[in-house]
Amino acid sequence: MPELAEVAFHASKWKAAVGQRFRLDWISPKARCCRHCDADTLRSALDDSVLKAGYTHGKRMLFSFGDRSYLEIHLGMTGSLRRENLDYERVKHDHLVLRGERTLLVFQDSRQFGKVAFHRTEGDLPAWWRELPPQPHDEQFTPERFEEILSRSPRSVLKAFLLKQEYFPGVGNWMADEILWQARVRPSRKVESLSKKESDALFEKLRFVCAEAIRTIGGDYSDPPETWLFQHRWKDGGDCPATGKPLVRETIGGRTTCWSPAWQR
DNA sequence: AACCCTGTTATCGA
DNA sequence: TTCGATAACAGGGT
Repeated sequence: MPELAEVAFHASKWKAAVGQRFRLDWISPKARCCRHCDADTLRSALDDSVLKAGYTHGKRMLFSFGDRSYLEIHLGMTGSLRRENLDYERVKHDHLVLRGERTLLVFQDSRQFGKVAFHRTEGDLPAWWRELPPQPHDEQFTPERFEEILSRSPRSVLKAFLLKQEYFPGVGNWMADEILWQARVRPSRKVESLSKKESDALFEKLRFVCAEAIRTIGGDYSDPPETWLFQHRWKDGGDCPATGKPLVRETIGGRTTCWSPAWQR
């Protein structure tokens, strides 16, 4: 279930093991999600090196080991990170297991749309990681940057626009719907059709939804407020928490989209 | 059995 | 060039 905040939550599971030494316990040789990660390379690179830190950026995670070793993880649609006791026995869809001094770190992903990749780098962090665009909740994500992004995709449909990771790293299907619903704008609208008032609302709700989701889901996986669309969107025959009227589900921008016709203009 | 899915990428065509 | 639609990936849930 990984978007921005879920990713932060999963990363925190592994971050709790910072300081321990790790070695490779298991990596699935045939799993698609591990095809960018050579087992021998990873094994010799880790070799009881200390987990130094964990980082997240949008839907990506990066864990640094020892001197210059980095493990990049993307959870795809169904990935998860867990800690397990040392006597844990691997189950189906566990594709990566790292053995530490007091815990195991496990990456599981049934659909295998996720990604595990190993990087060895000079300097503090890989250059590509440092050059990632600002996240919506970063300070550098200014109103000016938002305006600039808007002007670059004038004919894009808003739903598809918000899902562009190069602009809004970490925003996924439910967050995009939530942002549009809170800003009271229809998902099928074009970027260029937004009034100043609407684009201001969109910016504000983008920042608010990201920050609040990180606080709740990203913290202890607690639910966002009842007043959000989030709680109602997948229920069959769900009602809009603002108007009490039925929500609609349709495919917009290639993804199932939930919205409230009586609420969004 | 048919159809759905909180993600990404390649390809085709308007 | 930009964007949208579609399929593919691989498995589980309804």
